Amino acid sequence: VAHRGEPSNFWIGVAEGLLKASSTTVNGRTVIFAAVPAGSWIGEGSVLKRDLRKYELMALRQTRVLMIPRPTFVWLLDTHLEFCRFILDMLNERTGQFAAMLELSRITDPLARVAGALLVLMNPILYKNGGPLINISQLEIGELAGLSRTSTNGALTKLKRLNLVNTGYGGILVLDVEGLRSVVADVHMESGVAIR
DNA sequence: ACATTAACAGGAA
DNA sequence: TTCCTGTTAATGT
Repeated sequence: VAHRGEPSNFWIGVAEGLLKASSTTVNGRTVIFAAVPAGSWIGEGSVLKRDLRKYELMALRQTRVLMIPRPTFVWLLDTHLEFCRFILDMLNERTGQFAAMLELSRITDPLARVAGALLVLMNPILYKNGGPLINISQLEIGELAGLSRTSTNGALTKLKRLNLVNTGYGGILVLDVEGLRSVVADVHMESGVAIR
């Protein structure tokens, strides 16, 4: 949908489908920063700053995107208070998402990382698409959780044995959101983060 | 110890 | 034919 390094002339919205925002490190490792589900917008940061795109935007499946030209975006911002409010709420929501991701990155336990990555995918997607089925490969879950595919696969197998998820070709079915939360929480307790 | 890399086979799309 | 999953052996931290 968009490449890192391009000028950001459009604000991008997802009408249908799912996008990932990612970048590649000098070592060739891919890192996914955010999943952008239908109903969400992305890229306003670069548009606002007249900056180059900071990450790759890629569709994970059949996706329809809306591209709002920069002048229109700026005009809306300058003339409509409700639009400003919408943008404010959206940025606030994203801050929360990134805080959750940062928290996850401080946890080393792979089971908790994968559980947390699935939770990050759940809250936006669950409500928009009507189902807890996430169309994403295990490789990409690993890129979101910061783990290799081998470790991701191992963690998913454990989560499956705990009856928290079901796995299938090219997708994950989340069965127990609260269960995933407690997996993340338990690790906090063990490492002493929640105590003191 | 535990995670990653590399590789392979089997199956799905 | 290409992509995804599940698994293993070797390697690295």
